Amino acid sequence: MADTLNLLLDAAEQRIRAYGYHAVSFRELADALGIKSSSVHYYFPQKEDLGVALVRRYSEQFDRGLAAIPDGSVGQKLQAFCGLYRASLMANDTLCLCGMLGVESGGLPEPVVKAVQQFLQANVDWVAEAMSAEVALAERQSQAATLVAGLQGAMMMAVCLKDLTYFDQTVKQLLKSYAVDWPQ
Amino acid sequence: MADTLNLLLDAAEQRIRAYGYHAVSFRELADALGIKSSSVHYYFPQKEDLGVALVRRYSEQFDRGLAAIPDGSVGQKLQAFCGLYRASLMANDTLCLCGMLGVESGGLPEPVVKAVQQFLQANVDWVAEAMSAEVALAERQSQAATLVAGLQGAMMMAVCLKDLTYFDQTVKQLLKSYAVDWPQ
DNA sequence: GTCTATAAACTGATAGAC
DNA sequence: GTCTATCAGTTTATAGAC
Repeated sequence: MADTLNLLLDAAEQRIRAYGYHAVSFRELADALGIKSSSVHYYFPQKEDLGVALVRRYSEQFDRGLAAIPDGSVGQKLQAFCGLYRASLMANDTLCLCGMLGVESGGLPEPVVKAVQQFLQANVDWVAEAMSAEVALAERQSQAATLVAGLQGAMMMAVCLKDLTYFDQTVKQLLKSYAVDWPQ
Repeated sequence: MADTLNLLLDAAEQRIRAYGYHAVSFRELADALGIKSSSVHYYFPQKEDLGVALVRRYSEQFDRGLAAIPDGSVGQKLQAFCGLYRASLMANDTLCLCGMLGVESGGLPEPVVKAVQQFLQANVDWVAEAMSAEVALAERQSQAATLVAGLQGAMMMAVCLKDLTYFDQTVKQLLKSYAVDWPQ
């Protein structure tokens, strides 16, 4: 029997990724689980506690995905990286949690913003690290930021225009210079 | 003396681009103008009317920017296109209105979503049109979608990470294959 | 056009019983 | 851990006076 805390995180993640942070309420999460909103406050005293827990769990899951990527060529590693984004999008037709919260960051509690920034920066760093050491560090970071930004933007386009093929088309373009095919 | 309607649109656009649709209320807009929220309802009976008016005005302003781009090489035109995004970002350190609303589209009224989709699609179409006719249409559209997605994602990264240089770095990478320099 | 006044619903949050 | 009950504040929205 799954515990309430994880069911709560699941319901919150799904809804926030679809509608945004401010469009999701404690009452609605409680209703989804058949409990009362005061019980949600038992797990997350403040809404920002829920937000931080959500980003942390999401980041840890993403980290496990990154850790599972086998060694290989630069192209193969970036291909696998994009595959993690793809799986996240296709699982429920919603954005990256941190893409949504990143966009809304101007109106979010500081602890949530900090956690989102860490996720994005860690993404850029991982990609820059995966790139060939023959390229200068600054250029690698610039290319890494472009890949992450492209993936986030592609998710937005695919979801908003309700055509998931936008995502694959964009990834194919983004990976063009790394000598790998897409779809995988 | 500027009319109330435009001051209202200005206040709403600035706040929605910074905080998101659901984080901005009629009362707060009224306060910003020193009027009452019922007066805001005089101009926009429902919130979705405000949303639609906002996206329309934003799209028209963007269209005027596109129309002002002089004829030139593919690279020069795409450079100018990216310049429009850059100007929008730098004017007040906020996202594209339609990037914000595109991300939140799952929780927005249908008429607002439709208007946002039109903006994004028009962007992709303009870029695809600006590209060399020597490239096949499908490939041009794919490259155009990648440029728009990259710009939108770059704005998110720049705003969330509070480092606007992310934007210029990404644009530089995106324009690399079009034989133009960035910054302009 | 802007106001006062108000409605009904919803928000995040708390106190305290079981 | 979940509940009932409640709070104060907010939301979108309307009716009607000026």
